[in-house]
Amino acid sequence: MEVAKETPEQWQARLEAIAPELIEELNTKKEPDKGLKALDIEEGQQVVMRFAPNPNGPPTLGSTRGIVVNSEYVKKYGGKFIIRFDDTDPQTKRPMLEAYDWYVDDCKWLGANPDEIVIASDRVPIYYDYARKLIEMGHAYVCFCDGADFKKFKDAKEPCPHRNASPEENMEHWDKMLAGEYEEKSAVLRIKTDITHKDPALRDFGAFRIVKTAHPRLEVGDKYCVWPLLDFEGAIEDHELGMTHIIRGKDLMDSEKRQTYIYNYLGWTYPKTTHWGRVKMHEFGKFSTSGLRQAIEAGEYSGWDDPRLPTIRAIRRRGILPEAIRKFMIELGVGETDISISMDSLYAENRKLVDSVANRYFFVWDPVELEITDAEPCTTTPALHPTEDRGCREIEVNNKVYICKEDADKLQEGSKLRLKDLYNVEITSMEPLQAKYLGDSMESMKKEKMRIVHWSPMDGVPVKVLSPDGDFTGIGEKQVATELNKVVQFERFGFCRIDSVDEKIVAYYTHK
RNA sequence: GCUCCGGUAGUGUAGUCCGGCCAAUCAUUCCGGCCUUUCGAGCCGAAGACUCGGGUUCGAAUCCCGGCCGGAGCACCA
Repeated sequence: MEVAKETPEQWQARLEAIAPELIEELNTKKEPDKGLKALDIEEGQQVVMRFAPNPNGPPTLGSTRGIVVNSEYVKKYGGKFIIRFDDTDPQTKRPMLEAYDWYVDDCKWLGANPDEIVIASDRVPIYYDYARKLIEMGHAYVCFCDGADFKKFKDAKEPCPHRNASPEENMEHWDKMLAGEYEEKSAVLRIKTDITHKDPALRDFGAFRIVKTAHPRLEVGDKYCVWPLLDFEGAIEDHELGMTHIIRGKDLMDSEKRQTYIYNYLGWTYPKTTHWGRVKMHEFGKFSTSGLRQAIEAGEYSGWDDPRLPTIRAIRRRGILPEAIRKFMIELGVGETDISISMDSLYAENRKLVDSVANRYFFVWDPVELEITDAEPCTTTPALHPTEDRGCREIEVNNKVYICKEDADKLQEGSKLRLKDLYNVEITSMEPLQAKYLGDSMESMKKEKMRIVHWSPMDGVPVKVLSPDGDFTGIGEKQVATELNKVVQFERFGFCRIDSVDEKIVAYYTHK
């Protein structure tokens, strides 16, 4: 009671008297957690985690969160990382055949080598077995209600007329379903939960429906006309595959509650779950897979790796390194807050990695000729990198160079400027653009505060840069051709990945 | 309508479980300065936040209640 009136200092003195061992705890500073939070792991437990996409479109930057975080935990604790294709909808979210390989390939690229690859459409008989079991136990029933009718019952917390059918009747109906005797939408298998549950989302949910469209995978084709829905398929698989932990979007929080009914019926233990919120990228609007496919087919985009798209294929092609994405995603962590992030942060991460390895070159966009009327032919040897000792490139210059139009536009007769790594000039004529040689003294350049511009020799090669903000065409040093598949920096422009080298060089813009 | 999450600087993030080390961490962004023959990097400096209102408490970012805002679920999509 007296304690209340004392100052913290007095408490400390008292504490020292009664419990000196606690003083140390008082004085130790809490260490801020770095990286991913610890997983709730049981003693000696091997973690098994998965990334479970529907391959109905290409993996995107959004997918990388699931890939990186799940695989990172597996790396951290030792265990198994599984990629599972939840491709049980041949119709509405019809899988895209190429995407299966893309996902696996992009996982590997991201350093998330899957220990196991599981395709749900290969395992339908397993789901059927469990469906039977649940029907026998009286936990599932075939419902013939129209969707709207069922909703009415459900909203009223009332069982639909089919809910009380006997297991035997249900089994009969189920067999007919499997035999294809019912039309699409005329019957579904439901799992009984609690029809009076206060949360309408948890009342009797659908587990299987009838789809008479063939599956795009040739191995599967039209083998099945009854397909499981996510809550069922996922529930069974997570158990079958021995999942210990699940991390996924919080939109699937109710899923867990629904699936828990199945787990309880079958006497299983649900994996530990963590959720994250929605992620939006500032730079990218909404891309629907179907919309994108149309736009690509219509030629609006060059393909799934068009630099304007947020697909992993595009990002890779642009020269973003997997380590940058990993760091970025791990830094994000797994909060339940919906977030909206900017590519700038990813670019900053990538820049740190790429800056020291990228060689520097000149690339002049919108080139205009500049003649230096009295220049002697010469050779200049600018360093390939400003700080790393990686040698030089050699450029021969006669009496003409290209400079960017936007630099030329700022000039007028009498302007003095420095051609970077070459020499100083003074403009003598604007049309045609001509200059006279002014020596190569750095001192006078500094004293007169000349602008420094980059340039390109007359024997340069045509370069086209594809960027999210449009294309740039111009001339670059011919040595750029030796950098195929590497990221270079075009000075005063930005980092680019050299994508192809023919008569013309094509580069993908990475970032500033 | 019913139900469930969430809300810390421009953007992310730590801290919230278990109230006092928090006049709140780190990164990025932005703005200055230095350095540099580009840009970036680097170095120095600056700006910038606990959604609001009540309550509990000696003490609240942290616990409780309510409002506001945002997201999600209630699909024969995943």
